[in-house]
This record gives sequence, C-alpha cells and structure tokens, in this order.
Amino acid sequence: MERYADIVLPLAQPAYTYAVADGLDVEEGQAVAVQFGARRIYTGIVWRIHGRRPDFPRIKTVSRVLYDRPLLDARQRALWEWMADYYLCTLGEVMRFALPQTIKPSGNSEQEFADREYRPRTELYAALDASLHDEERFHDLMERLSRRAPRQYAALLAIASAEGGDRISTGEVPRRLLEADAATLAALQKKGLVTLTRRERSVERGCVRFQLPTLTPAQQSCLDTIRGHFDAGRRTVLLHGITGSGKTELYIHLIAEALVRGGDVLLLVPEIAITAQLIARLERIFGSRVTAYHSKLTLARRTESYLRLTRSDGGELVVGARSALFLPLRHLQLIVVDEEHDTGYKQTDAQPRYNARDVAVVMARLREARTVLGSATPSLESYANALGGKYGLATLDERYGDARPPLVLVSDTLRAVKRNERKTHFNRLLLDKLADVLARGEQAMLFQNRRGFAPYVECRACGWTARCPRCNVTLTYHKRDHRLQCHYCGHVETVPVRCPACRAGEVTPAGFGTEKVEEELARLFPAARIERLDRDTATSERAYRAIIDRFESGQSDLLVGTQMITKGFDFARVSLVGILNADNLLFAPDFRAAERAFQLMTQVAGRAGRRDAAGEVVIQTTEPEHPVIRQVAAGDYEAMARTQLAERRAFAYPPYARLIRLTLRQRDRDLLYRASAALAVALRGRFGRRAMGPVAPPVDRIREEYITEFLLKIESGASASRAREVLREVLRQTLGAKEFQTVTLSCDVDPQ
DNA sequence: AGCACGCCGACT
DNA sequence: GTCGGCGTGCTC
Repeated sequence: MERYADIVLPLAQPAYTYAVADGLDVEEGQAVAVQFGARRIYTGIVWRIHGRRPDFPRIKTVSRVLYDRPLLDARQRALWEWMADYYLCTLGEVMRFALPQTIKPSGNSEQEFADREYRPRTELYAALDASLHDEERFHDLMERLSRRAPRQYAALLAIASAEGGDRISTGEVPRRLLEADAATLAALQKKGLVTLTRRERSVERGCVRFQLPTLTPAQQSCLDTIRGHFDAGRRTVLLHGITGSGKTELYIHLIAEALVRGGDVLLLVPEIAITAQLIARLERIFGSRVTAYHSKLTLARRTESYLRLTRSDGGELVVGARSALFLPLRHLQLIVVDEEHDTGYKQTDAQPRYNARDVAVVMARLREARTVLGSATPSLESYANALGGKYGLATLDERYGDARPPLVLVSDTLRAVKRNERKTHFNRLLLDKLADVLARGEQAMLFQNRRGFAPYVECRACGWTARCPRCNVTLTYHKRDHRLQCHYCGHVETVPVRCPACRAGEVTPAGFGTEKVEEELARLFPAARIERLDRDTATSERAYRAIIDRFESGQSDLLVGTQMITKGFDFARVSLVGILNADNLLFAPDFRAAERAFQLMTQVAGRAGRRDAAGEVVIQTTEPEHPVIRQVAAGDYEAMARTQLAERRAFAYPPYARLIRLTLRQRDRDLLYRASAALAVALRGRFGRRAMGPVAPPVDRIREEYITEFLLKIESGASASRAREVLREVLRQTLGAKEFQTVTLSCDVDPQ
C-alpha cells in the first residue's frame, strides 16, 4: 500500500503531506529531511502516517530519515497539539521553539543542509588488546617499553590503571583521561597493543548518595502537607512560602524522592535565575544527574542534551528556563515551577505565546506526573485555583533561621511636597535614612521600575495620575493626539491643564527612570559610590555579574535598579531598600497592576532582610492608604489576594475570565481600519460585549505598520475550547477575505 | 519563512 | 530599451 506522511515543518503553516518512499523505515515522531518549494530543504516532523492519497498536483517524497529514533513520543506530540489548539498557532510554530535550533537544520540545497546537520561530538577511546590481559606478558612488555619507549610505556600504564588501580584494565578508557598524545596511541595501535575506537561521548552517570539538607520542623510539616495532597490524588500543589522560608530545600527533598523512584524531574526557573550558583548547588547534591538547559548554553550543547535524553532511562534532573518543557523526559514524575508568578514564563514576543507554568500543569496532567508551583507571592490565578480546591495548597510562613521580616515605612509624597520636604524624587524620610546608612558604612538598594520616558501623565507637584472611570486602570497618554485613552475599554479624555488633585501642579507626560535617579543621588550624596543595574547597564551576563559582585563585596554603597535587583541575591550588608515611586506600579495601565505591585514591592523589600537585624524599607507614594501599600507593609498576601480577587470577579478579569488578545497589523492605515471594523462587526455578532475593540495601542505604529487590538473575554463557565473554535471561524471568514489577506493577525491567549 | 513571479523607476 | 525595486502568492 502507498504510504503518505503528514509532516510538520517549522513554519506558520499546517502540516504538508508527502509520499513515503517504498521501503523507507520511518515512524511517527521522527525527524525527516524534505524538500519544500523549488530547492529549500527543511527538517520536518512526521506527524501521521496514513494511506490516503491527497489531491495535490505534485506530491513530493520523503526519502531521508534523520536520527535513529523519534525526537517526539506520542505524549510529546499530544502536548504540541494541545499547545497549538490552546494558543491558536500552528504545530510548526510550536516546533520552532520546542526543538533546539541545530537539531532541525534547513538549507537551500542538499549540500547546505548536510553541512548544517548535527554531528555528535566524538571521543577517542583506548583499550588494551586482549593479549595483554595475561599478567605475565603485560609485565614483560612493560619492562621492555620502559627503557625503549617511555611514552608508550606511560600510555599503557595509564590505560591499565585507569580502571581498577594497578590491575590490568579490560574496559575502554576515554582519551581525555589519558595524558598520551595521538601519535603515541597510534603507534601502540599499530603494534596491536591497543585498540582505538572513536565514538559518541557517553556521559557517565555515577551513583551518588544524595546529601539532602536537613529541614526545620516548619519545612518538614510543609513537605508532609505537599505529600499529603499528592497522596490524596491532587496533581498540582501550590507552595506559598514567604521570602527566606527555604522553598529550595523542599524542592530538593521532592526531587530526590522522584529520582530515587527512577523518575525524571523538571525544575523550571525564570531565565534570569539560572545562575552558576544554583546549578552548582544542585550538582553538589545530585551530581551528574543534573542537566542545565537554557539560552546561555551553546546550540550544540542543547541539541546534545535533547538527543541524550531521548535514550535516557530515567533519573534525570533538568534545570531550565521555559523551553526546557519540551525536552523528551520519558519518565517524568515531577515538575517544579519556581517563582511561578514570574512573567518571564510567558513568551510574549513570538508565537506560540505560551506560559510555561500553565503548560507545565497541563503536561503533568497528560503525563500523570505532579507539579509543584512555588512562590512567595503566588499569581492570583494559581492562588484562586488553590482556594477553589483545584490545586493543593501548602504554606510555609516561617523564616529560616533568625531572619526577621523587614520593617516597612510608608512615606507620603503629597505631604512631603506640602511641607517642602521633597528634593527632586526623594522625600526627607528616605534621604535621612540613606544618610544614616552611608554614615554606618552599610548599603542600600533603590528601586525604580522604569528606564526611559513615561507613557502616562503625572502632576509635577504631587504625582497624581489620570485613571479610567470605567476600568480599574491608569489612562495611557497618547503622544500623537495628546489625549488619554483606556487600554482596555477604549475610553478617551483630554489631558487636564491643571492637576485635579492638588490644584497646583501642571499635568505633563512625565516620569523618571533609573538613570535620572542615579544622577540625583550622585548630587545629593557626592561621597557615595553608586551603581546602576538595569537593562542599559547589564548589557551582558558579565556586565551584570560585575555590578552584582562589586555591590556584594562592598565596592559600591548604593545600587539603583529596575526589577533586576529583586532576583535571588542575598546581600548581607543591605539595611535599607527604597521604592521611589510606588504609584507607577499601583496605577500601571493593566488589570494586574495591583497584584504586580504587591509582588514586586514584596520581592524588593525581601532584599532588606538581614540575618542579624531587621532591615528597613521605605515606600514613597502619594497614596499611603492604598490597600496594596498597607498589605505590603503588613506582609499580608492573603489580604491582597482577597481584595484583588474580589475586583477581578467584579470586572470579569482572570482568573474569573480568560482573555485573548488579537493584534492586527498593516502598513496601509485605511485598510487596517477597514479590516478592524469588519472584524469588530463579526466578533460582536458572535461574542457580543465580550469582544472589545478595536483599540489603538499606545504605540500604534511599529516598523511602518499600524496596529489595532481586540480583547476577548471568555467568562469561566463558558467553554474556552468552543470559544476558540468560534474565534478561529470568525477570523477565517473575515480576515480570510481577499481584501484583508495582507493584514497580519497575531493572537495572544492569556496575555500578561 | 523563503523564493519566484510580476509590474513600475533609474541606468548602460 | 534593460536591471532591479519589493508587493503578492505559493510551497505537499
């Protein structure tokens, strides 16, 4: 019977059907090289093999299979399919991000393709010839060689002793463990004394005895709670552990349990948190079972890890960023998502716009594995799932050791202005505290969540910002027509001439970034050594490391930065943390603003926690009574969650509804607007008021393309898969029209 | 994503 | 009169 294969190519296209050459040994999930178009050769994934002849005029043939086993098993394929369906993209787009680049070469000719194919690193292995296993003969030989050929003598001795001390070796010894040069080994081979084999390097997986950290009673009981949830059949557990409570120790115990049972474990961490220190710590405990997988590794390394894992038989610990989700862990038992609230888990710049935390939960369900989501400040989505009983909840609210929570002071910026106690962006309280810190020879960190200009309007005197009357968001300043617009409902108003709050100040599109703060600090404290940490100064891993190292070793006194300063470092001498303007966190044009503000301020505040004395945190704001400020000061996550969840429910935002954002782009503005109008009509016909838009985003022209956005709200209870189905249909019907074929559409499911 | 086909400006 | 710009449509 004729065989055909539906093949997924790394394109935003559905699968293409090729004929399978007679007698070609190929199975689903395997990678193949196929010609596409006139001369291009792509790596494709065989998705399905069947006997139905497609009615295309020209059917090309798959003739070459890559690798000796499938890159994807059935469960991985099921996950890709789930992703393509859920995130409204093609399997090809999943393929582009799920497989490391060099595992799927492409080229403009057979030759070019072949040149780009992955070749495993090989290594020379040396073994003594069987004739030398006779001890007497070996000693005779060695005696002769020791005088006449000292290098050959040394090489043989090294091979013989590499395994089993002074006994005569029977196994192969990798060249890198020998000090012998190639010529010496070649000479020995020629004499028939040694056999040399070149082959793929094998990773030795020595047995290690895991040295697990001892747990405090609080940690132990939390671990028991997690186990209890799993035993009761819960797939997912949210571990809510405050800063410094030692969540990592719990992870280590859970990881060890899974590894001991022969299972694989995936530890997901935000990209920036994958440091040499974390890897080193895990390697100290789990030895060679640890595989790091993230963007800083070379392409060859990532491919090597991927291929190695396809033939592993369990007991693997992969530590990686979001793309590690796609590794072929065939015995997956546990996924740990650390800092599960971190926005870095969401891919925002390209399709598929997936959230690795959510995909992890789904994958664990498909694979009958378990997931632990850990955070000091869980996302409201996860927390609501825990409250609703969908996830188990384990809480760890005791700090490790004697560490005390920081003392949070709220400084009222409006009052400071009235009393003439504000210099540029600093209130008196913060200035005094900074002066004290410097006088005591301690360190301080200053947090400002902005680098450049500010896309909103602010009163120059009191810091008031304009907000939408219908949505709980800040209005976005539109430079083009000097008006204020709500990013969510489309509401528009003019910029007030005078500040409605203090009646004194002038309202201008303003704001300030870290650079300005650094400059002002230098003027206010000329003797202090100041450093700045943001995307502008931390241009590379090394530059980043250098700034951190100088601060850690006391070569700088003040560190100004964006959220980069919040990530996982423990600076022993930091006794003060200043948050310069909490308002732009609280009133960001985003329904998650309050949640984010709480998370960010709590994380920053956590940097001030020292081992011996409690650190201090100063929050500057014009709204000292804002519930989120009070909740941060009290360290009361539950209160924040309660109020925010109530608001989300009232406004039908996640987790009480799902959002899908549609973005249309086109160079011709009129054409774009016509397409947007047509889509608006069609969407409202099917979704009614749940479809909002079109809205012009704050930046409504990028790279000569105009942009409009729609937001679709699907309330919980409604079938999300049905909604996606209807949406796909609407999109196909409206944007599929000839007139609009050149309008580019992108979908973002669960946008950040 | 790439690449060929095709219709309008600046050049030997 | 051609070379080449990139808009448009197609690739199993």
